Amino acid sequence: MFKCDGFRRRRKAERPAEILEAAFDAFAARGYAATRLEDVAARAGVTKGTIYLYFSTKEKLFEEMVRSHSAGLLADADAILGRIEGASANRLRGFLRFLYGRCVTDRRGREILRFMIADGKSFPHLVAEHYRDFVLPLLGMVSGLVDQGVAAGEFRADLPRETVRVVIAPTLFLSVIRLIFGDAPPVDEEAYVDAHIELAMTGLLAAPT
Amino acid sequence: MFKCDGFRRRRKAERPAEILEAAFDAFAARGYAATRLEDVAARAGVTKGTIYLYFSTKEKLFEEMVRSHSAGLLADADAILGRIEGASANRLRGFLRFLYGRCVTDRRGREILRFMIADGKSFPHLVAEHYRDFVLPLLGMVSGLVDQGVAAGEFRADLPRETVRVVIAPTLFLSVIRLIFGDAPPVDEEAYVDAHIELAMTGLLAAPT
Amino acid sequence: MFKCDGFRRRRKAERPAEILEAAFDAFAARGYAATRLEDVAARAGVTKGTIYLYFSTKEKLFEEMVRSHSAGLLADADAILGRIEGASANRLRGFLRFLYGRCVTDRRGREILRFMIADGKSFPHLVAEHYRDFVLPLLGMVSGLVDQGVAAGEFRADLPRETVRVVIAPTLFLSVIRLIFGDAPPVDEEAYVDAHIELAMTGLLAAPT
Amino acid sequence: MFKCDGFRRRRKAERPAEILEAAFDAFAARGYAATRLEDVAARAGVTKGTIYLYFSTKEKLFEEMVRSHSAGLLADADAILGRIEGASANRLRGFLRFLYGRCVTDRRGREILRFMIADGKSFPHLVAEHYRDFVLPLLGMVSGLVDQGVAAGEFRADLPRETVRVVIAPTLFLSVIRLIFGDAPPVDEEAYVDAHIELAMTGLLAAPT
DNA sequence: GATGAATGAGACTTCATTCAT
DNA sequence: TATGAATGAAGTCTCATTCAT
Repeated sequence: MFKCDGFRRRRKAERPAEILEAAFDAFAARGYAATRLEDVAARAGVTKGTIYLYFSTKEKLFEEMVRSHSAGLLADADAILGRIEGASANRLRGFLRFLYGRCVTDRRGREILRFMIADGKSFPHLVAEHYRDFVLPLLGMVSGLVDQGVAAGEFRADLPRETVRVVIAPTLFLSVIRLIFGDAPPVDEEAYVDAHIELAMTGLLAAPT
Repeated sequence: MFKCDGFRRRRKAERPAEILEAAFDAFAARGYAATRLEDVAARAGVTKGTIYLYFSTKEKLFEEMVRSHSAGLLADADAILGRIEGASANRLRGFLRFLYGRCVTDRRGREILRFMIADGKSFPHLVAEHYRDFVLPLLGMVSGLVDQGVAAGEFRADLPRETVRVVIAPTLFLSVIRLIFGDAPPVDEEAYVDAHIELAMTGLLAAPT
Repeated sequence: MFKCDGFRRRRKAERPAEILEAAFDAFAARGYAATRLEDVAARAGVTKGTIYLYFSTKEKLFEEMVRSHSAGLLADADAILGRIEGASANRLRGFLRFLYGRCVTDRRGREILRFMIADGKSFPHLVAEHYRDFVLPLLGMVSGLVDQGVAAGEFRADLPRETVRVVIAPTLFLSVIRLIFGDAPPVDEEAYVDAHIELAMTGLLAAPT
Repeated sequence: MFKCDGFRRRRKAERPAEILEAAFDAFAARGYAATRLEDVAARAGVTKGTIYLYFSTKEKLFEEMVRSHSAGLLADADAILGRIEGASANRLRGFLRFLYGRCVTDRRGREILRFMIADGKSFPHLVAEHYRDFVLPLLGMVSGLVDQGVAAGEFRADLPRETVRVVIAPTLFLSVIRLIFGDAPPVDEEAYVDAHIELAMTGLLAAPT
């Protein structure tokens, strides 16, 4: 009920973040419409009223939550890209594995995808944002990698348009599988990732002459 | 308001189907939780009470709707499989195109996927059913095609496990894209399908020796 | 579905009575407000619509039912009165036992009492009727018996006013007990009836001088 | 609409009691099934939603209401018993008058009886509770009084079993009369009570030798 | 006469939002 | 800042009543 001052001050500053975290869990668990603000409040350890001190409506809370959790998704992709060295094939391999970690294994990435699919129609602005700030840049990076490989003669020169999307598509498949089946998916994930990378590479690489 | 002769009899027999159809549209549009039975009723051209003559609860209506719309999904896959002739590569190509038509272009297939992702947690039984009755059989068909190709020496013999899932993954990607972006997806779908099939084939085919 | 003509004709004539009987059971089981016309219909072996052929509303059905079931209650009381012979004390004894049979043991009498208590406020006319057609005549009969006994010197001459009501009160007590506890009441009914008659007689009889 | 200082605090503490009071009035007026929560809310001066802050369902509200109103019924019976002095006959007289006040004149006692009769079937647990916590103890008290009188030689030694129930039965009769006919019962209540006590005493007392 | 599909008002219940403290 | 009591609109579900067949 009453807490020492330092603690309290610290809490105050972190409240919004705590609420957003709780909102993520709550909305991920039941979906936007079925989630009660009271659920969020309980998870955050506050009361309903407190949420309204920081977020004007349930919609805004949801939007802010999605934004805050999307924010980091792309953060270190660039860094990773810089760190992975070697031939294009190798860099692409590394980047795909990074994607699996980011968007599949990491719950955050997955659930954001669920929000887009489940509630995107009610939040078109959010979808547009997500596409602009996350999907497009990501596609750009992979495109860069592939183009580089093509330029270097590593990859086939006659790759059809949209190949890039096809290359990353299997990562999304695994995300969806996890979204649907939870943490016990009916897929051998390691074997799947290996198969994906193997197949993609075989498909991309220029035939050894 | 005014009913002509025979109208009533026809209606009685077709009501459930009409309601299920309306339910599909309504639930697809707003998700399970956000859809009001009144929406469904209005779309079906009946009143709320009428729905309860055929479905005992909103949950049951949803379940029946998903079932009735899943039902046909697999029906002609088998037929198609029998109709496509030629080499394994060709048969697989044909089957993948069939999948695109069935699960991506056709709204039914897509929206079922949305229900699984958005509301599967609330209907675990439905998810299990869908996996058993739709996903597994489908995977089996593709597996058969691939195995046949391998046996015939058309496809590489050293294909990693889970390759089959990787091969069909891109179809699901396009489904998801449509689910999120509607009927104006930021993807050139024809090019995408071509790229997918091209890439998959290159990856699968045994290197010409 | 289709019945031989004679049967059908017979049924038609008896329908209203059958429905009233079903209504009695249904209303007695759950009370007026909680009983659905569908319950009544099911018990009567007809459909809801049929009820409306004979009774214009649920209220009217209830009223008719109460009336029809009250009707017989008093019928043979007079006859009984005429049949019981002997001294006034003996006649009163006999009449009280008759009352126990009529209003307590017989489900009809009991449930009518329940309707009066539970739903009388919604059917004041019914209450008035019941009082006029059943309670008052009954009280009159008992009064007659007691007066006769007093006149004959059998009963005390200084009986207070309202003694008659006190004398029959214990029969109603047993009715209520049955209404509340069903057919396994926490009372030894035979002993109770004996005690009642014994006590009443002791209280009424003139002290032997 | 506008709230003065401290108003709120007081309200919070008293709300449940206020609601229970309103519920008593509402349920007594129309019966459990026919009473709308809105009626209760209006009587309590709150809105429907507020009721659910304190009671999870209509059923629970009803049960709590019956319990809270049964609670006091037995409280001072014991005290009364201690206070009344004199011979057993006198003590019994006093106790019967107390019963009339408590269970007949006092609306609380009466309406609880109505709930038992009208809705007991839907709340069997409540009936059992009421019997255990109210009826049995009360019977015990009267039994004690009578036994005492017998032991003292005041009352007849050969009283039949169940006499006790017969002795208090007429109080219940008056309760029922009031339940059915409201506050203008077709009985001269004072005369009735006198007649009851007179008759009971005459029946119980040992013949003066 | 009998049916039962259909209606629609109204019940219970939930929950986003407000606001006095 | 934080609370949580209170609101009231809205949702699911029920059921008396109607009416075409």
